Amino acid sequence: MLSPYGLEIVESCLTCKLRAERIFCDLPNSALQAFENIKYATAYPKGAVLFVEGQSPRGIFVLCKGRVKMSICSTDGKTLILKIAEPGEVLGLSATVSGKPYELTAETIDPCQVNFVKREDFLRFLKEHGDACFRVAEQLSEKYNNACHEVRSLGLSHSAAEKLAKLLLEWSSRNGEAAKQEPRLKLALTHEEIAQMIGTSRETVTRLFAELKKRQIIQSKGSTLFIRNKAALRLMAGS
Amino acid sequence: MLSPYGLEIVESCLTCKLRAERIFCDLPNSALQAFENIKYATAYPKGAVLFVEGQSPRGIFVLCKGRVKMSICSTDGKTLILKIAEPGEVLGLSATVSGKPYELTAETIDPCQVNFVKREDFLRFLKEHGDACFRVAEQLSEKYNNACHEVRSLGLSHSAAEKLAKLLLEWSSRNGEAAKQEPRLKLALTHEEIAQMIGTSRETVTRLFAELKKRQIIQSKGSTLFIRNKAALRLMAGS
DNA sequence: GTTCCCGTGTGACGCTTATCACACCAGCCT
DNA sequence: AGGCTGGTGTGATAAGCGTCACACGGGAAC
Repeated sequence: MLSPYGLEIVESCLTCKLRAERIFCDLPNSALQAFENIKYATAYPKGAVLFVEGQSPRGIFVLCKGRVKMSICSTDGKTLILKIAEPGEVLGLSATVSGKPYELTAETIDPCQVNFVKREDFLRFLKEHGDACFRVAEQLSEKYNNACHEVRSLGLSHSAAEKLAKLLLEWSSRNGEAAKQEPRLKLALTHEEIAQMIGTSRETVTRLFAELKKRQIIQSKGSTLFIRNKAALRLMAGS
Repeated sequence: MLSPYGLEIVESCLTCKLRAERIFCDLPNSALQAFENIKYATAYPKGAVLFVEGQSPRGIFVLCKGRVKMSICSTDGKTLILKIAEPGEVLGLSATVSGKPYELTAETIDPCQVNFVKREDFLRFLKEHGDACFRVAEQLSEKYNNACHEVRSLGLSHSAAEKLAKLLLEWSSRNGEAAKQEPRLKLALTHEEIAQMIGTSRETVTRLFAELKKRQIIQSKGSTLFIRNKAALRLMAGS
Protein backbone atom coordinates (compact mmCIF):
# COMPACT_ATOMS: atom_id res chain seq x y z
CA MET A 1 0.00 0.00 0.00
CA LEU A 2 1.08 3.54 -0.67
CA SER A 3 0.79 6.60 1.50
CA PRO A 4 0.17 10.13 0.16
CA TYR A 5 3.90 10.89 -0.03
CA GLY A 6 5.12 7.89 -1.94
CA LEU A 7 6.07 5.93 1.15
CA GLU A 8 5.36 2.29 1.56
CA ILE A 9 3.72 2.26 4.97
CA VAL A 10 4.61 -0.43 7.48
CA GLU A 11 1.24 -1.07 9.01
CA SER A 12 2.16 -2.95 12.14
CA CYS A 13 5.15 -2.88 14.44
CA LEU A 14 4.63 -6.60 15.01
CA THR A 15 5.57 -7.42 11.45
CA CYS A 16 8.11 -4.64 10.93
CA LYS A 17 11.28 -6.09 9.47
CA LEU A 18 13.50 -3.40 10.88
CA ARG A 19 12.41 -3.89 14.46
CA ALA A 20 15.32 -5.89 15.75
CA GLU A 21 17.91 -3.26 14.82
CA ARG A 22 16.27 -0.53 16.84
CA ILE A 23 16.78 0.30 20.45
CA PHE A 24 13.25 1.21 21.29
CA CYS A 25 11.23 -0.97 18.93
CA ASP A 26 12.64 -4.35 19.92
CA LEU A 27 10.22 -4.94 22.78
CA PRO A 28 8.75 -8.20 24.10
CA ASN A 29 5.56 -9.17 22.34
CA SER A 30 3.17 -8.23 25.11
CA ALA A 31 4.50 -4.69 25.31
CA LEU A 32 4.58 -4.40 21.55
CA GLN A 33 0.97 -5.45 21.32
CA ALA A 34 0.00 -2.79 23.85
CA PHE A 35 2.06 -0.24 21.96
CA GLU A 36 0.29 -1.25 18.77
CA ASN A 37 -3.03 -0.32 20.33
CA ILE A 38 -2.10 3.22 21.31
CA LYS A 39 0.01 4.31 18.37
CA TYR A 40 -1.17 6.22 15.33
CA ALA A 41 0.73 5.43 12.14
CA THR A 42 1.16 8.67 10.22
CA ALA A 43 3.11 10.02 7.26
CA TYR A 44 4.54 13.46 6.57
CA PRO A 45 5.93 15.13 3.46
CA LYS A 46 9.36 16.71 3.36
CA GLY A 47 9.47 19.97 5.32
CA ALA A 48 6.70 19.10 7.79
CA VAL A 49 7.04 20.26 11.37
CA LEU A 50 6.31 17.56 13.94
CA PHE A 51 6.60 19.89 16.90
CA VAL A 52 8.06 23.25 17.82
CA GLU A 53 10.29 24.08 20.76
CA GLY A 54 8.32 25.62 23.58
CA GLN A 55 5.10 23.72 22.81
CA SER A 56 3.78 21.68 25.67
CA PRO A 57 4.27 18.00 24.91
CA ARG A 58 1.48 16.25 23.03
CA GLY A 59 3.29 12.93 22.89
CA ILE A 60 6.10 11.00 21.28
CA PHE A 61 6.98 10.41 17.64
CA VAL A 62 8.73 7.16 16.77
CA LEU A 63 10.55 7.71 13.52
CA CYS A 64 10.18 4.69 11.23
CA LYS A 65 11.39 6.06 7.91
CA GLY A 66 13.07 9.24 6.71
CA ARG A 67 15.20 11.82 8.47
CA VAL A 68 14.18 14.63 10.81
CA LYS A 69 16.10 17.82 11.56
CA MET A 70 16.22 18.58 15.31
CA SER A 71 17.01 22.22 16.00
CA ILE A 72 16.79 25.09 18.42
CA CYS A 73 16.22 28.68 17.43
CA SER A 74 17.13 31.97 19.05
CA THR A 75 14.83 34.98 19.34
CA ASP A 76 16.65 36.71 16.49
CA GLY A 77 16.09 33.86 14.10
CA LYS A 78 19.46 32.12 14.27
CA THR A 79 19.10 28.35 14.10
CA LEU A 80 21.27 25.62 15.54
CA ILE A 81 20.84 22.05 14.34
CA LEU A 82 21.57 19.57 17.11
CA LYS A 83 21.21 16.46 15.08
CA ILE A 84 19.60 14.74 12.15
CA ALA A 85 17.41 12.01 13.60
CA GLU A 86 17.44 8.63 11.89
CA PRO A 87 14.84 5.84 11.80
CA GLY A 88 14.40 4.10 15.14
CA GLU A 89 14.72 7.23 17.24
CA VAL A 90 11.96 8.44 19.51
CA LEU A 91 11.39 12.17 19.15
CA GLY A 92 9.93 14.38 21.84
CA LEU A 93 10.64 11.74 24.43
CA SER A 94 12.17 13.77 27.22
CA ALA A 95 9.51 16.47 27.08
CA THR A 96 6.78 13.83 27.08
CA VAL A 97 8.28 12.14 30.13
CA SER A 98 8.96 15.29 32.12
CA GLY A 99 5.93 17.27 31.02
CA LYS A 100 8.07 20.30 30.24
CA PRO A 101 7.87 21.98 26.83
CA TYR A 102 9.62 20.39 23.87
CA GLU A 103 13.26 21.49 23.94
CA LEU A 104 13.72 21.28 20.19
CA THR A 105 11.92 21.76 16.93
CA ALA A 106 11.50 18.69 14.74
CA GLU A 107 11.19 19.16 10.98
CA THR A 108 11.23 16.40 8.38
CA ILE A 109 13.82 16.64 5.62
CA ASP A 110 12.56 13.55 3.77
CA PRO A 111 9.10 12.09 3.41
CA CYS A 112 8.70 10.34 6.76
CA GLN A 113 6.72 7.58 8.37
CA VAL A 114 6.06 8.18 12.04
CA ASN A 115 4.23 6.43 14.86
CA PHE A 116 2.65 8.96 17.16
CA VAL A 117 1.54 8.15 20.71
CA LYS A 118 -0.43 10.57 22.88
CA ARG A 119 1.25 11.60 26.12
CA GLU A 120 -1.35 10.11 28.50
CA ASP A 121 -1.43 6.85 26.59
CA PHE A 122 2.34 6.68 26.57
CA LEU A 123 2.74 7.38 30.28
CA ARG A 124 0.16 4.73 31.13
CA PHE A 125 1.95 2.32 28.80
CA LEU A 126 5.23 2.97 30.63
CA LYS A 127 3.71 2.38 34.05
CA GLU A 128 2.38 -0.96 32.87
CA HIS A 129 5.45 -2.15 31.00
CA GLY A 130 8.62 -1.91 33.01
CA ASP A 131 10.75 -3.25 30.17
CA ALA A 132 9.59 -0.49 27.84
CA CYS A 133 10.37 1.99 30.56
CA PHE A 134 13.93 0.76 30.63
CA ARG A 135 14.17 1.20 26.87
CA VAL A 136 13.03 4.75 27.35
CA ALA A 137 15.81 5.30 29.87
CA GLU A 138 18.27 3.92 27.32
CA GLN A 139 16.98 6.21 24.60
CA LEU A 140 17.21 9.19 26.91
CA SER A 141 20.76 8.26 27.84
CA GLU A 142 21.61 8.16 24.18
CA LYS A 143 20.12 11.58 23.63
CA TYR A 144 21.92 12.97 26.64
CA ASN A 145 25.16 11.54 25.36
CA ASN A 146 24.56 13.22 22.07
CA ALA A 147 23.84 16.55 23.67
CA CYS A 148 27.08 16.27 25.65
CA HIS A 149 29.01 15.77 22.45
CA GLU A 150 27.38 18.84 21.03
CA VAL A 151 28.30 20.82 24.11
CA ARG A 152 31.88 19.64 23.84
CA SER A 153 32.09 20.56 20.20
CA LEU A 154 30.54 24.00 20.69
CA GLY A 155 32.18 24.88 23.96
CA LEU A 156 35.69 23.51 23.72
CA SER A 157 36.64 24.21 20.13
CA HIS A 158 39.00 27.03 19.30
CA SER A 159 37.89 27.55 15.75
CA ALA A 160 35.23 26.80 13.20
CA ALA A 161 37.74 24.69 11.30
CA GLU A 162 38.07 22.40 14.30
CA LYS A 163 34.33 21.93 14.54
CA LEU A 164 33.96 21.24 10.84
CA ALA A 165 36.74 18.66 10.96
CA LYS A 166 35.01 16.96 13.90
CA LEU A 167 31.73 16.90 12.02
CA LEU A 168 33.23 15.39 8.87
CA LEU A 169 35.02 12.71 10.86
CA GLU A 170 31.84 11.86 12.69
CA TRP A 171 29.90 11.60 9.47
CA SER A 172 32.47 9.37 7.87
CA SER A 173 32.40 7.06 10.88
CA ARG A 174 28.63 6.68 10.63
CA ASN A 175 28.64 5.05 7.23
CA GLY A 176 30.99 2.29 8.22
CA GLU A 177 33.47 4.10 6.04
CA ALA A 178 35.71 4.79 8.97
CA ALA A 179 38.00 1.87 8.31
CA LYS A 180 38.89 2.93 4.79
CA GLN A 181 41.75 5.31 4.20
CA GLU A 182 39.65 7.44 1.90
CA PRO A 183 36.14 7.39 3.27
CA ARG A 184 33.46 8.81 1.05
CA LEU A 185 30.25 10.38 2.21
CA LYS A 186 27.14 11.87 0.70
CA LEU A 187 26.83 15.56 1.40
CA ALA A 188 23.10 15.73 1.98
CA LEU A 189 23.10 19.18 3.53
CA THR A 190 23.71 22.69 2.22
CA HIS A 191 26.55 24.87 3.51
CA GLU A 192 23.93 26.87 5.35
CA GLU A 193 22.75 23.78 7.23
CA ILE A 194 26.27 22.66 7.99
CA ALA A 195 26.93 26.12 9.38
CA GLN A 196 23.91 25.72 11.61
CA MET A 197 25.23 22.40 12.84
CA ILE A 198 28.54 23.82 13.99
CA GLY A 199 27.30 27.22 15.06
CA THR A 200 29.04 29.37 12.49
CA SER A 201 28.13 31.34 9.37
CA ARG A 202 27.48 30.03 5.89
CA GLU A 203 30.36 32.01 4.41
CA THR A 204 32.81 30.54 6.88
CA VAL A 205 31.77 27.02 5.90
CA THR A 206 32.23 27.82 2.22
CA ARG A 207 35.67 29.27 2.88
CA LEU A 208 36.67 26.28 5.02
CA PHE A 209 35.63 23.82 2.33
CA ALA A 210 37.59 25.80 -0.24
CA GLU A 211 40.66 25.67 1.94
CA LEU A 212 40.29 21.95 2.63
CA LYS A 213 40.11 21.30 -1.09
CA LYS A 214 43.11 23.51 -1.78
CA ARG A 215 45.08 21.60 0.82
CA GLN A 216 44.01 18.30 -0.79
CA ILE A 217 42.39 17.10 2.41
CA ILE A 218 39.03 16.59 0.80
CA GLN A 219 37.73 16.35 -2.73
CA SER A 220 34.18 16.51 -4.01
CA LYS A 221 32.50 15.00 -7.02
CA GLY A 222 28.88 16.06 -7.30
CA SER A 223 27.36 15.58 -3.88
CA THR A 224 29.87 12.90 -2.89
CA LEU A 225 32.77 13.94 -0.72
CA PHE A 226 36.04 12.05 -0.47
CA ILE A 227 38.29 12.41 2.53
CA ARG A 228 41.77 12.17 1.06
CA ASN A 229 43.80 12.93 4.13
CA LYS A 230 42.14 11.68 7.26
CA ALA A 231 45.22 12.29 9.39
CA ALA A 232 45.20 15.97 8.55
CA LEU A 233 41.52 16.17 9.43
CA ARG A 234 42.17 14.48 12.76
CA LEU A 235 44.89 16.96 13.46
CA MET A 236 42.54 19.83 12.75
CA ALA A 237 39.93 18.28 15.02
CA GLY A 238 42.47 18.44 17.81
CA SER A 239 42.75 14.77 18.65
CA MET B 1 27.25 10.67 64.31
CA LEU B 2 30.04 12.41 62.44
CA SER B 3 31.82 11.43 59.28
CA PRO B 4 35.49 12.15 58.60
CA TYR B 5 34.74 15.46 56.88
CA GLY B 6 32.50 17.06 59.47
CA LEU B 7 29.31 15.90 57.84
CA GLU B 8 26.41 14.58 59.80
CA ILE B 9 25.69 11.38 57.94
CA VAL B 10 22.12 10.38 57.19
CA GLU B 11 22.31 6.67 57.72
CA SER B 12 19.14 5.46 56.05
CA CYS B 13 17.12 6.73 53.14
CA LEU B 14 14.02 5.46 54.93
CA THR B 15 14.36 8.04 57.66
CA CYS B 16 15.86 10.82 55.53
CA LYS B 17 13.97 14.03 56.17
CA LEU B 18 14.77 15.49 52.77
CA ARG B 19 13.40 12.59 50.83
CA ALA B 20 10.06 14.03 49.81
CA GLU B 21 11.59 17.04 48.08
CA ARG B 22 13.71 14.99 45.74
CA ILE B 23 12.77 13.58 42.39
CA PHE B 24 14.58 10.34 42.64
CA CYS B 25 14.52 9.60 46.36
CA ASP B 26 10.78 9.77 46.90
CA LEU B 27 10.11 6.14 46.06
CA PRO B 28 7.48 3.74 47.42
CA ASN B 29 8.65 1.92 50.51
CA SER B 30 9.26 -1.44 48.88
CA ALA B 31 11.59 0.06 46.30
CA LEU B 32 13.30 2.21 48.89
CA GLN B 33 13.97 -0.82 51.05
CA ALA B 34 15.54 -2.60 48.10
CA PHE B 35 17.60 0.46 47.32
CA GLU B 36 18.72 0.59 50.93
CA ASN B 37 20.20 -2.87 50.55
CA ILE B 38 22.37 -2.13 47.55
CA LYS B 39 23.59 1.39 48.32
CA TYR B 40 26.84 2.34 50.00
CA ALA B 41 26.68 5.51 52.07
CA THR B 42 29.96 7.37 51.57
CA ALA B 43 31.45 10.78 52.27
CA TYR B 44 34.01 12.83 50.35
CA PRO B 45 36.06 15.90 51.20
CA LYS B 46 36.03 19.02 49.08
CA GLY B 47 37.90 18.51 45.82
CA ALA B 48 37.33 14.76 45.56
CA VAL B 49 36.75 13.27 42.12
CA LEU B 50 33.80 10.87 41.95
CA PHE B 51 34.44 9.85 38.38
CA VAL B 52 36.28 11.04 35.32
CA GLU B 53 34.94 11.41 31.78
CA GLY B 54 35.89 8.47 29.65
CA GLN B 55 35.91 5.95 32.50
CA SER B 56 33.61 3.01 32.00
CA PRO B 57 30.67 3.31 34.36
CA ARG B 58 31.06 1.76 37.82
CA GLY B 59 27.65 2.88 38.99
CA ILE B 60 25.54 5.82 40.14
CA PHE B 61 26.16 8.43 42.82
CA VAL B 62 23.11 9.88 44.54
CA LEU B 63 24.11 13.23 45.94
CA CYS B 64 22.67 13.73 49.43
CA LYS B 65 24.62 16.74 50.67
CA GLY B 66 27.04 19.22 49.18
CA ARG B 67 27.64 20.41 45.63
CA VAL B 68 29.45 18.70 42.77
CA LYS B 69 31.03 20.31 39.74
CA MET B 70 30.16 18.52 36.50
CA SER B 71 32.57 19.30 33.69
CA ILE B 72 34.09 18.22 30.42
CA CYS B 73 37.68 18.77 29.44
CA SER B 74 39.42 19.10 26.09
CA THR B 75 42.69 17.45 25.15
CA ASP B 76 44.55 20.74 25.61
CA GLY B 77 43.33 21.19 29.16
CA LYS B 78 40.50 23.64 28.67
CA THR B 79 37.58 22.91 30.98
CA LEU B 80 33.88 23.54 30.52
CA ILE B 81 31.57 23.33 33.51
CA LEU B 82 28.14 22.08 32.51
CA LYS B 83 26.49 22.45 35.84
CA ILE B 84 26.86 22.46 39.58
CA ALA B 85 24.91 19.47 40.86
CA GLU B 86 22.76 19.95 43.96
CA PRO B 87 21.55 17.44 46.55
CA GLY B 88 18.95 15.03 45.20
CA GLU B 89 20.59 14.61 41.82
CA VAL B 90 21.80 11.27 40.54
CA LEU B 91 25.25 11.51 39.00
CA GLY B 92 26.61 9.15 36.38
CA LEU B 93 23.11 7.97 35.62
CA SER B 94 23.10 8.03 31.84
CA ALA B 95 26.45 6.27 31.54
CA THR B 96 25.35 3.63 34.02
CA VAL B 97 22.14 3.00 32.09
CA SER B 98 23.70 2.93 28.64
CA GLY B 99 26.99 1.28 29.58
CA LYS B 100 28.95 3.90 27.66
CA PRO B 101 31.76 5.82 29.36
CA TYR B 102 30.91 8.66 31.74
CA GLU B 103 30.35 11.79 29.67
CA LEU B 104 31.47 14.16 32.39
CA THR B 105 33.88 14.51 35.25
CA ALA B 106 32.35 14.91 38.72
CA GLU B 107 34.34 16.76 41.36
CA THR B 108 33.06 17.81 44.78
CA ILE B 109 33.30 21.49 45.69
CA ASP B 110 31.98 21.00 49.23
CA PRO B 111 32.29 18.12 51.64
CA CYS B 112 29.68 15.73 50.27
CA GLN B 113 27.57 12.81 51.33
CA VAL B 114 26.88 10.38 48.55
CA ASN B 115 25.06 7.09 48.12
CA PHE B 116 26.88 4.88 45.67
CA VAL B 117 25.25 1.95 43.90
CA LYS B 118 27.16 -0.51 41.75
CA ARG B 119 26.09 -0.76 38.14
CA GLU B 120 24.94 -4.40 38.17
CA ASP B 121 23.02 -3.89 41.39
CA PHE B 122 21.40 -0.79 40.02
CA LEU B 123 20.36 -2.37 36.72
CA ARG B 124 18.86 -5.33 38.56
CA PHE B 125 17.07 -2.93 40.87
CA LEU B 126 15.59 -1.12 37.87
CA LYS B 127 14.34 -4.30 36.24
CA GLU B 128 12.58 -5.25 39.46
CA HIS B 129 11.11 -1.86 40.28
CA GLY B 130 9.23 -0.29 37.42
CA ASP B 131 8.40 2.82 39.43
CA ALA B 132 12.06 3.52 40.13
CA CYS B 133 12.74 3.05 36.45
CA PHE B 134 10.28 5.79 35.66
CA ARG B 135 12.02 8.09 38.12
CA VAL B 136 15.23 7.39 36.28
CA ALA B 137 13.57 8.40 33.04
CA GLU B 138 12.45 11.62 34.71
CA GLN B 139 15.95 12.36 35.99
CA LEU B 140 17.41 11.71 32.57
CA SER B 141 14.86 14.02 30.98
CA GLU B 142 15.88 16.70 33.43
CA LYS B 143 19.53 16.25 32.57
CA TYR B 144 18.78 16.30 28.88
CA ASN B 145 16.81 19.47 29.32
CA ASN B 146 19.73 21.00 31.11
CA ALA B 147 22.15 20.01 28.39
CA CYS B 148 19.87 21.57 25.80
CA HIS B 149 19.94 24.85 27.68
CA GLU B 150 23.70 24.69 27.72
CA VAL B 151 23.77 24.06 23.99
CA ARG B 152 21.45 26.99 23.40
CA SER B 153 23.58 29.27 25.54
CA LEU B 154 26.84 28.20 23.92
CA GLY B 155 25.64 27.90 20.39
CA LEU B 156 23.21 30.74 19.90
CA SER B 157 24.82 33.58 21.80
CA HIS B 158 26.56 36.37 19.95
CA SER B 159 28.82 37.45 22.75
CA ALA B 160 30.28 36.50 26.10
CA ALA B 161 28.27 39.34 27.65
CA GLU B 162 25.06 37.68 26.53
CA LYS B 163 26.08 34.39 28.09
CA LEU B 164 27.10 35.99 31.36
CA ALA B 165 23.80 37.87 31.56
CA LYS B 166 21.92 34.62 30.98
CA LEU B 167 23.91 32.92 33.71
CA LEU B 168 23.31 35.65 36.26
CA LEU B 169 19.59 35.69 35.53
CA GLU B 170 19.41 31.94 35.86
CA TRP B 171 21.23 32.04 39.19
CA SER B 172 18.99 34.73 40.55
CA SER B 173 15.92 32.74 39.59
CA ARG B 174 17.19 29.69 41.48
CA ASN B 175 17.18 31.28 44.88
CA GLY B 176 13.55 32.30 44.71
CA GLU B 177 14.94 35.80 44.38
CA ALA B 178 13.49 36.18 40.95
CA ALA B 179 10.39 38.02 42.09
CA LYS B 180 12.29 40.82 43.80
CA GLN B 181 13.37 43.84 41.82
CA GLU B 182 16.87 43.64 43.18
CA PRO B 183 17.70 39.98 43.56
CA ARG B 184 20.81 39.17 45.52
CA LEU B 185 22.92 36.09 45.11
CA LYS B 186 25.99 34.54 46.65
CA LEU B 187 28.91 34.42 44.26
CA ALA B 188 30.31 31.05 45.21
CA LEU B 189 32.57 30.69 42.19
CA THR B 190 35.74 32.40 41.01
CA HIS B 191 35.92 34.33 37.77
CA GLU B 192 37.89 31.44 36.36
CA GLU B 193 35.07 29.02 37.11
CA ILE B 194 32.43 31.37 35.75
CA ALA B 195 34.49 31.65 32.59
CA GLN B 196 34.49 27.87 32.34
CA MET B 197 30.73 27.83 32.71
CA ILE B 198 30.13 30.16 29.77
CA GLY B 199 33.03 29.01 27.63
CA THR B 200 35.14 32.14 27.68
CA SER B 201 38.36 33.36 29.29
CA ARG B 202 38.91 34.53 32.86
CA GLU B 203 39.98 37.99 31.75
CA THR B 204 36.83 38.47 29.73
CA VAL B 205 34.71 37.65 32.78
CA THR B 206 36.64 40.15 34.90
CA ARG B 207 36.20 42.83 32.26
CA LEU B 208 32.51 42.10 31.88
CA PHE B 209 31.92 42.34 35.62
CA ALA B 210 33.80 45.64 35.68
CA GLU B 211 31.62 46.98 32.92
CA LEU B 212 28.40 45.77 34.55
CA LYS B 213 29.40 47.56 37.74
CA LYS B 214 30.30 50.72 35.88
CA ARG B 215 26.91 50.68 34.19
CA GLN B 216 25.23 50.22 37.60
CA ILE B 217 23.63 46.96 36.50
CA ILE B 218 25.17 44.97 39.31
CA GLN B 219 26.87 45.79 42.59
CA SER B 220 28.89 43.56 44.85
CA LYS B 221 29.48 43.58 48.59
CA GLY B 222 31.89 40.89 49.68
CA SER B 223 30.76 37.71 47.97
CA THR B 224 27.17 38.89 47.67
CA LEU B 225 26.04 40.25 44.36
CA PHE B 226 23.05 42.56 43.89
CA ILE B 227 21.31 42.86 40.58
CA ARG B 228 20.31 46.49 40.43
CA ASN B 229 18.93 46.63 36.93
CA LYS B 230 17.34 43.38 35.94
CA ALA B 231 15.77 44.88 32.82
CA ALA B 232 19.17 45.83 31.46
CA LEU B 233 20.45 42.32 32.14
CA ARG B 234 17.47 40.82 30.33
CA LEU B 235 18.20 43.07 27.39
CA MET B 236 21.78 41.87 27.31
CA ALA B 237 20.64 38.27 27.50
CA GLY B 238 18.66 38.89 24.33
CA SER B 239 15.17 38.21 25.60
C1' DG C 1 55.12 40.65 61.07
C1' DT C 2 56.62 38.54 56.62
C1' DT C 3 56.03 35.57 52.88
C1' DC C 4 53.56 33.25 49.53
C1' DC C 5 49.84 32.34 46.64
C1' DC C 6 45.60 32.78 44.64
C1' DG C 7 42.22 35.58 42.76
C1' DT C 8 41.45 39.88 40.57
C1' DG C 9 42.20 44.15 37.56
C1' DT C 10 43.96 46.11 33.19
C1' DG C 11 46.67 47.30 28.82
C1' DA C 12 48.32 45.91 24.16
C1' DC C 13 48.12 43.05 20.24
C1' DG C 14 46.56 40.07 16.77
C1' DC C 15 43.68 36.40 15.05
C1' DT C 16 39.28 34.57 13.92
C1' DT C 17 35.02 35.21 12.25
C1' DA C 18 30.48 37.73 11.52
C1' DT C 19 28.55 40.71 8.37
C1' DC C 20 27.56 43.09 4.16
C1' DA C 21 27.95 43.19 -0.59
C1' DC C 22 28.03 41.26 -4.87
C1' DA C 23 29.21 37.89 -8.68
C1' DC C 24 28.36 33.42 -10.56
C1' DC C 25 26.18 29.11 -11.71
C1' DA C 26 22.75 25.35 -12.24
C1' DG C 27 18.30 23.90 -12.41
C1' DC C 28 13.55 24.84 -13.02
C1' DC C 29 9.49 26.98 -14.76
C1' DT C 30 7.08 29.34 -18.34
C1' DA D 1 15.36 31.38 -24.81
C1' DG D 2 14.83 34.14 -20.75
C1' DG D 3 14.01 34.86 -16.08
C1' DC D 4 13.96 33.38 -11.47
C1' DT D 5 15.60 31.15 -7.34
C1' DG D 6 18.53 28.92 -4.21
C1' DG D 7 23.02 27.53 -3.41
C1' DT D 8 27.88 28.73 -3.76
C1' DG D 9 32.37 31.58 -4.10
C1' DT D 10 35.01 35.75 -2.58
C1' DG D 11 36.56 40.45 -0.98
C1' DA D 12 36.58 44.28 2.50
C1' DT D 13 35.82 45.67 7.01
C1' DA D 14 35.20 45.79 11.84
C1' DA D 15 34.32 43.84 16.19
C1' DG D 16 34.91 40.64 19.67
C1' DC D 17 37.77 38.16 22.41
C1' DG D 18 41.80 35.03 23.47
C1' DT D 19 46.40 35.53 24.94
C1' DC D 20 50.42 37.37 27.15
C1' DA D 21 52.18 40.30 30.46
C1' DC D 22 52.27 42.36 34.69
C1' DA D 23 50.47 44.89 38.88
C1' DC D 24 47.80 44.75 43.02
C1' DG D 25 45.59 43.10 47.29
C1' DG D 26 43.99 40.07 50.83
C1' DG D 27 44.11 35.97 53.40
C1' DA D 28 46.52 31.91 55.09
C1' DA D 29 50.65 29.84 56.82
C1' DC D 30 54.81 30.33 59.33
